[in-house]
Amino acid sequence: MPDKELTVGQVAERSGLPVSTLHFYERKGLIASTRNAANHRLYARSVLRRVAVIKVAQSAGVPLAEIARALSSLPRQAVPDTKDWARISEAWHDDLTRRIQTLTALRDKMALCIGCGCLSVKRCPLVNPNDRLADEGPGPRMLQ
Amino acid sequence: MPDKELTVGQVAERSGLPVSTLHFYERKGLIASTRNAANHRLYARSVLRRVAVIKVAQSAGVPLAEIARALSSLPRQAVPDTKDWARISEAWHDDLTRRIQTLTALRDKMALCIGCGCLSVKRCPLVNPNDRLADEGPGPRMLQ
DNA sequence: CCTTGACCTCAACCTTAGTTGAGGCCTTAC
DNA sequence: GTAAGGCCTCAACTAAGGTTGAGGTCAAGG
Repeated sequence: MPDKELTVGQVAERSGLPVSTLHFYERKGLIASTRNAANHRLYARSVLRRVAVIKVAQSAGVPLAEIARALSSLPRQAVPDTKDWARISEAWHDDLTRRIQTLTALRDKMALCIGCGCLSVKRCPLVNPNDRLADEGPGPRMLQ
Repeated sequence: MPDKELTVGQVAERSGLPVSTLHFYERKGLIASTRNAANHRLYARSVLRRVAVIKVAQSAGVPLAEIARALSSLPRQAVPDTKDWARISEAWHDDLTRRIQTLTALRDKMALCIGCGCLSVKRCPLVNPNDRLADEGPGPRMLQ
């Protein structure tokens, strides 16, 4: 019976998430359920993919609020198709690319700057990226 | 007067951090001060480099507890030298390299898996690297 | 004298991402 | 007929990284 809905325990087992987290995600609007006669949650099987996407996005550092926003753009009734997922994926991919670039630049400058002890010197590219404060006296200026 | 100690307000202005954050860092053991007759904090000028390193490490994703641990390995009395900073920098550099690798792999798989709609709990390498659950439900298959 | 500004402490509050526990309701098994 | 297991709600708690506010001290300026 491939169309059968899943209980919260089954989704927990399948997804590897605790039941408490599924409840939490539901409160946050990331997933949705219907209820049976006993007021127990019932999930469409498609919730498994949704949860998978949530986990992937989270491990990529996307905050739950943004994941919720992206997921809310999916069709509420029909099963989302390739194009729906691709649209979401692209945004996160670009975001991830930017963060990777930032971290890479940071890493390379860190080796240069903390490692050599120059951090806090006027000319340090990490501490004073634009060299714009050079004549405002000694001392470090903040990153960013 | 290059040896003069700094007040918390001066450190705040120089570092761009609010006074409340400097107090917080002191409670967490990341920085230290002496007190004057009026019980006001006095910081050695070297606190500016320390704060700069904290900011850099934080922007690299190092948690405060680990920053505190690393900083506590610095000489308590003397001004830290190049070798002291290099030792700390290397550990964070390696950590950063690992996280960049993880994020890059994630990004590339994400393009493949969410984007094409294949994110299947059963088969997707992102979601289920060990292929340990059977899922007979309908849905797109991996293209690869 | 009195106000202003910079500083002090301590406690409470905030956000994100959950976890834990108390107290209850159904359904199934012995 | 009662115990166990799975589910329910709601409130409180956790951890990190701070922020905010109340109430108080101290030195300088008008």
